[in-house]
Amino acid sequence: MATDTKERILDAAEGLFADRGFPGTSMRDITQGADANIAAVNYHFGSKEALLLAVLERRIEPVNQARLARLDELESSAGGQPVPIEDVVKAFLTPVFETWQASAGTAPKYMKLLGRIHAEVDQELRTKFVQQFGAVLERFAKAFDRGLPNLDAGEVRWRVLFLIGSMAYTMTWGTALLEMGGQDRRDSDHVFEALVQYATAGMNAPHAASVATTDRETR
Amino acid sequence: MATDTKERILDAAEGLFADRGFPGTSMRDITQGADANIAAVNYHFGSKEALLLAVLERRIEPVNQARLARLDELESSAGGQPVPIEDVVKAFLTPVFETWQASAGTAPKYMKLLGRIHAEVDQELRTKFVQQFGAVLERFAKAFDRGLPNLDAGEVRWRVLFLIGSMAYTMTWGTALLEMGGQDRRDSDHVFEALVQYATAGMNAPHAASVATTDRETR
DNA sequence: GTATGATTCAAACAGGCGTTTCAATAAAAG
DNA sequence: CTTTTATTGAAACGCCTGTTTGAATCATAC
Repeated sequence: MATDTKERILDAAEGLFADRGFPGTSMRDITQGADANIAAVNYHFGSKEALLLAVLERRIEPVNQARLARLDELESSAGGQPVPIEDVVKAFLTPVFETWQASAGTAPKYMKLLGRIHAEVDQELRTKFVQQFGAVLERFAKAFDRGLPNLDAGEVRWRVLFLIGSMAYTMTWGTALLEMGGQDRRDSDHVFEALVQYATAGMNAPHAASVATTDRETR
Repeated sequence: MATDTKERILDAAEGLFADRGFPGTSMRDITQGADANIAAVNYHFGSKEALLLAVLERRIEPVNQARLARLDELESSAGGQPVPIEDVVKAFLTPVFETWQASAGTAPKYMKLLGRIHAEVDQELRTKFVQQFGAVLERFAKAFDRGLPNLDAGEVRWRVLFLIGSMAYTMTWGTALLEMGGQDRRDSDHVFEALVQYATAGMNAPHAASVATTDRETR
């Protein structure tokens, strides 16, 4: 029951940060939601900002390591050959969706939060997040590079940006769309397949430069 | 010089909301950045929240109307035939990127803000935003439906979600990536082409159901 | 000119913020 | 049991929040 308070605070903060954002959530909201005293956050974590980092680290690290592990396995079993684009896309997306589905309770909240972090958070805080994420990004960008020899590195990195955008946006709003459950919303397994399909096709798209500049003077 | 204050407040608020988010920006930040008195916002707009709505409406409305106008033109000149997917994608994305490029000064800030709005903002405020946006979404979803007869409506709407995600994420972080200007970042024209290329391929991807469920038991 | 309305200004409002303090309690160690 | 350490509790800290007030200033109309 002792350090249990820490966990309760992390859970409450995760949900509240996801719903209202970081500046929009107060310490009193958090401690009240966790059945803890107002001073508990500063005692256990040091500050509100340190609490956010703790909330993120609890979940991000496993996801990123699972991503890298999957990519490692793909590359070693490919034996020097480029890994198929769809497999790289899946290696990147699967760990996130597994987390989404794993726990029916708090995980969706975390997904919303993760999506939020991509768009919110002030610069220096985001920098810490990017540093952790940056290494993963580079590994995947290089794997895409190898499988897309027609594209230069800059183009590939923009496409990775688009992929992350689709993923983050789906995390943030896909939960809401699934919950309002229109008859054709499908389950999260279907969303995963749809996103993989979409992103793989996008990654494999022909080079823009060969199509561009001619039909754009309409601007 | 009179209502000039209103414009200065809108400009300052646009930039600050984009950089720090809505709850993260204070009235004193805004009025100080606009060389106005603290009471000016409440005098001219009524409240902080009403100011945010005014900031959004100033820009969103023209963009959405440009989108619909382009789609109208495409559909009427297609004479009953489905509009090509790439053209629909361009009709959706072009107005946004034109705004991005139009004014070198404040427009990028607005792009960041627009991206932010997609991820941030509490529920009831976002509802107002979605109501304006919802009609545009439905028009475009139907245009995609006609051009993608192999896909059912649910699948298409998920893909539209992915498209919006890429766009919003690019708005939020593309500016920063372009500004840090690595040698292979290219200009915003190139980003537009790359995104069109990526999204068109994603939209045209084969139906997920035909590929799925067999190679997913790895979960 | 005076009078009327719109705008700006400095100051204060009540209330919420993150954090700190220090005594009270619980848990663990000797 | 006594002593030490970890955790909780209630209260207060100073600061910042969005908003309101009422007088001062400006522009315009008569």
